[in-house]
Amino acid sequence: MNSRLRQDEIVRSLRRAGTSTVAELAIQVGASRRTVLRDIAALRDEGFVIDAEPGRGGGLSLDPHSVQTTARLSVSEVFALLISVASMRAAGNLPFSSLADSGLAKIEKALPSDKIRDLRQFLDCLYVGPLAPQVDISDMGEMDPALLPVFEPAFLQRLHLRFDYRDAKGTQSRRHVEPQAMLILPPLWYLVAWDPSREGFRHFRMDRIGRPELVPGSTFRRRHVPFDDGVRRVRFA
Amino acid sequence: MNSRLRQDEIVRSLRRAGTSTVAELAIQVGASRRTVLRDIAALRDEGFVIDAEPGRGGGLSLDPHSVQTTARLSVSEVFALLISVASMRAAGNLPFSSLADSGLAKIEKALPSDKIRDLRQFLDCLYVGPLAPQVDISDMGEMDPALLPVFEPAFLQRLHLRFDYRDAKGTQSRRHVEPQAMLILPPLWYLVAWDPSREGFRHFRMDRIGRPELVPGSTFRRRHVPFDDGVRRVRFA
DNA sequence: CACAATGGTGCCAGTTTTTGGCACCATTGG
DNA sequence: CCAATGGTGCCAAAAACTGGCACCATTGTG
Repeated sequence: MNSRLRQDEIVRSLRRAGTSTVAELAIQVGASRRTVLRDIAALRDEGFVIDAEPGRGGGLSLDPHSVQTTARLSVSEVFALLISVASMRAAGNLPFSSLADSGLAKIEKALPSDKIRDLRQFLDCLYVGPLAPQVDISDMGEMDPALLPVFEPAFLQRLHLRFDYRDAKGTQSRRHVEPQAMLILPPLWYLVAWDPSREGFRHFRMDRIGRPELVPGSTFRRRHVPFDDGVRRVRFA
Repeated sequence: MNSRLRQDEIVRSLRRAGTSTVAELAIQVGASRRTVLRDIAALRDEGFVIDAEPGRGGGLSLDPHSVQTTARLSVSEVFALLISVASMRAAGNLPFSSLADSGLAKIEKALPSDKIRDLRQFLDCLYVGPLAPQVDISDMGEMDPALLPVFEPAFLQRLHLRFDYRDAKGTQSRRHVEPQAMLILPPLWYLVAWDPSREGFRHFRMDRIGRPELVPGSTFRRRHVPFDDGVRRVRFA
């Protein structure tokens, strides 16, 4: 078995099992304990976050947000991605555009050095004009990329969410809501959520949300989200 | 020397030299003829298109557009890229968005299957509103992704370009120009070029350009491109 | 045609890298 | 103290890679 394939297998096993011991992994991938430990070290080098509890009852566990994926892209595809992200950025300071940038930076770094030079030289000839955002972005704050790991499980497992919110007038409050949808009206993002205490839907600007936390064990049902502001909206596909 | 590094070196050599023999490559990368042949076979397996002319005066040549790159991306980065591309698409039918999609499809395919399910489920909660394009796109044609391989060398080597052009009134003409810049005013792209016969700059909508061809051996100098329409423009970085 | 230059394949021995086993250490819970 | 766990260093065995060689097919040139 190729060492690369074995490492992928280890990642899959850890994701499935949640937590596992080195000895178990060794049996599953058909390699020795020593080799699995070497592979774990290699995966950590590549950015996978693998926690280890020593001692009786311990084991390994993988942070699912550190899972990485490899893909082989043609130069044209890289170029197209660069254009998309740059054009988005021209619309303003968008949430997650810095994350997209870091992804692209990794992709670029993997290109042969002379191809990067070509690409850069080509990009020098490009000028991107602005997209017109639907809203005034003069008071737009930066959205924290760290919100993503909190919001994703909220949507996937339908968990209640608590967070601080600062409204347009600047008043602070602590909210407790059922997240139902995300509405992206570039460059602004809104959390569309049902507020049980107010028995109604509320929109929250993502950049005004602070200190979000999941409320464990508090599932709710999906509701039909009303959009009543007349804006044409594209379902994300 | 690592076999991966050696293969990269071979790709670089082939890109530099245009065409080369196995014996030459062997000397350049400091390996034997046999090993270079093995590496060539490996590169072909990975999707690199390497033509071989047997016989006296023959040699190897690499199709530069088959150059691919692998990058390891975190799931969050993939997510951010998906958002960027989808938001762009919400602005209309953009040139190259299909290329970006195909790149993303590859990336998604490389994700562990359960992670894809998560991601898809999360995306189901997202609604993307439209960006407002600066121009009327009612008569917008599709831009041919195959144009890219022609335009890239035109900019990199500063070669004259010939193409058919259909102007706003529908009149066809064959143009011969010096490409100076690309202006992206989403969702439209313009080629900004110096027209020697008219001694002036002209803007060409990319989706109205047909049958472009390079004029070999016809270099020109870069000119200062005037932008006189008062639109804020972002230099691509 | 003969020949030289080129890509390509099969084989095998030498070299390098990877792997597995072992001993051992640190930590943790019983 | 003991058993179970992650982690490291070392070394020999196993596997993979490499280089040399013989050889084949194709192509252009004398």
